[in-house]
Amino acid sequence: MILEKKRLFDAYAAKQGLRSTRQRDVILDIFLSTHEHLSVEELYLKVKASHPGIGQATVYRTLKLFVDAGLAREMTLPGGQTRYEHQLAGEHHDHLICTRCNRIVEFEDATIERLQHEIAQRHGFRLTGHKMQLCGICPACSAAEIQ
Amino acid sequence: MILEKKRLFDAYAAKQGLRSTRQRDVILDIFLSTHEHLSVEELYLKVKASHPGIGQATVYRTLKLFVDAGLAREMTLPGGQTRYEHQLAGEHHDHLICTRCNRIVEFEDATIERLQHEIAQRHGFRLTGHKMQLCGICPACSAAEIQ
DNA sequence: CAAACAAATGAAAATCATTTTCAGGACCGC
DNA sequence: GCGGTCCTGAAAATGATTTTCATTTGTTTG
Ligand SMILES: [Zn+2]
Ligand SMILES: [Zn+2]
Ligand SMILES: [Zn+2]
Ligand SMILES: [Zn+2]
Repeated sequence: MILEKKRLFDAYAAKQGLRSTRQRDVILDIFLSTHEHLSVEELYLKVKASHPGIGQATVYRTLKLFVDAGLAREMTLPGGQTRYEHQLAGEHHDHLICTRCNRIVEFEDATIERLQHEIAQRHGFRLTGHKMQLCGICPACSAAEIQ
Repeated sequence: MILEKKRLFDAYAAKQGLRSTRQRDVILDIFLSTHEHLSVEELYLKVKASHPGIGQATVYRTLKLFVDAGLAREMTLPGGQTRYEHQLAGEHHDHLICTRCNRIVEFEDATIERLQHEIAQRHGFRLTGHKMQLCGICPACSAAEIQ
């Protein structure tokens, strides 16, 4: 899984004629070691902890490479926050987001995906992607509310 | 329709103890006279054209009031652009967006809406809203592509 | 292995959308 | 009309991201 993504990035780098650098290796390793939906700042802090020399511009630049390489996905939360998560070709999920505590839960629904394609088709659109975020209050926050 | 929204804003203003100002009247009139999904900048330019004195901070502040009053809805396009559109309680639609020419087409799908609620329920979330944007290439752009 | 060139990096500056600040102006109840 | 607020516009501040540019680092070549 992790190896697969490293290979994916190597393949992309080769195809694009990118150089192999210590910084990209480090950022990729740390990104792949996480399991969350990370903000650039969060990833930058993790990187800086073990490699203080790496600047945040490099983290920004490198995350965009990961997206282009197909191993990461960029998502914009309600409120405008940008976050990055792992992604593999063929895999797909959408998000339930708690507007109180910002917890993110992933889900998949084949029926919705199919309906989305039908809608696009009905309007003559060739669908290339979609964003779906369900916003609400998570069980924990609901419970805390009642006390 | 337009009157209804004006009344909605008046009611909201009364409830919140907001004052009635020339600027808010102007911005509301111009906002209601449009039928697009407007950026703040676009609305500001329209406003400035007939009322050069009105500043953009006021446009920003006033659009947020419209959202709170329930007559406008804020949407974030892929790429991070924020836009505002008309909204009435009970009405709801989602968007098909052409990633080539930025055309926006609205649609409604009751089945998807129902499934979204079921998904939320299954995860214990109390759903308060959602964003769904289908991204693709519109018929016009597809046609232009082939030539 | 070195030289040579280009790409990548880090720090700082620039950008861009949005928010805040604040001094003056405009509502509204009296 | 008066006075206390709320509202406004201009400008400054903010925050996230991008760009710039001098320097460092890969890579290729001889
Ligand atoms: Zn929560
Ligand atoms: Zn996810
Ligand atoms: Zn198009
Ligand atoms: Zn719309």
